[in-house]
Formats: sequence, C-alpha cells, structure tokens
Amino acid sequence: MSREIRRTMPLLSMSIVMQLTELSARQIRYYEEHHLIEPHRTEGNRRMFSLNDVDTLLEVKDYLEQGMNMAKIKKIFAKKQNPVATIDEQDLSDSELRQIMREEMRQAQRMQKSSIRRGDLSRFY
DNA sequence: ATTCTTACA
DNA sequence: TGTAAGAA
Repeated sequence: MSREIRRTMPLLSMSIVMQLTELSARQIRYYEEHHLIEPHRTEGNRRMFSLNDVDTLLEVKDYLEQGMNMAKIKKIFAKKQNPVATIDEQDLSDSELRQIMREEMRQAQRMQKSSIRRGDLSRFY
C-alpha cells in the first residue's frame, strides 16, 4: 500500500481525532467549514478523518496557539497549495513568513519521526 | 451511546 | 467558541 493511500485513508472517528488533537468537535467542524480539512463521510453522514487531516489540524492548532486568526491561517494554506500564482508579497509579513516556515519544519519532523507502525492504531480502540 | 445540523445567551 | 435541541 502506497504511503499516499495510508495517509489519506479515512479511518479516524470524531472522538478519536478530538483526543489526538485536543481540539473540540466544534472547532474541528469549524475548520472543515473553512476548507482546511475535508474529512470523508460514511453512509450515516459521520465524518471519517485521515492521518493527513490530523496533521493539518495539529498545524492549525499551532498557529492558533500563536495567536493567528482564521483569515491568516486560511491564507497560509491557500499559499501552500498555490505557491506561485496569486502571491501578494505584502499579504504576509516577513515575521509571519518565518513563523510559517518554523511550523513547516515542525510538520516535516512529525511526518518522519511518528510513522505509524503495525499495531500502533490498536491502542486507540 | 455518538455524532450531525442549526441556532443563539 | 460553547452549548442546547432534535434528528439520525
């Protein structure tokens, strides 16, 4: 199974993601409304999150804890998807840009160090 | 028992 | 953002 599939496969319930991220259901749903994540839905309309969703939420949480508002966070993710086209150099300040880069590094480390090994998910159930 | 949507002190 | 209400 490719790594891409493992990270996008929808397998985490709301309650589990709440524990993993320490965010409230209200917050998680709110960030979804703002298109920061797009969890899959089950037949019963329940949200199913992927490991990528969890990583994104953790990144959002970091920005939030540093006092950033939704507007700025949305710009950050927008730029992450479109690094060239609509770049307004004055959109984000230099200090904000540096802050973003720090989070990117932190994010990159999480991707490497915390690889989910066989059996690891069992403790969540 | 859990999660979903909608609405609001 | 929290929380309550009603539905699924």
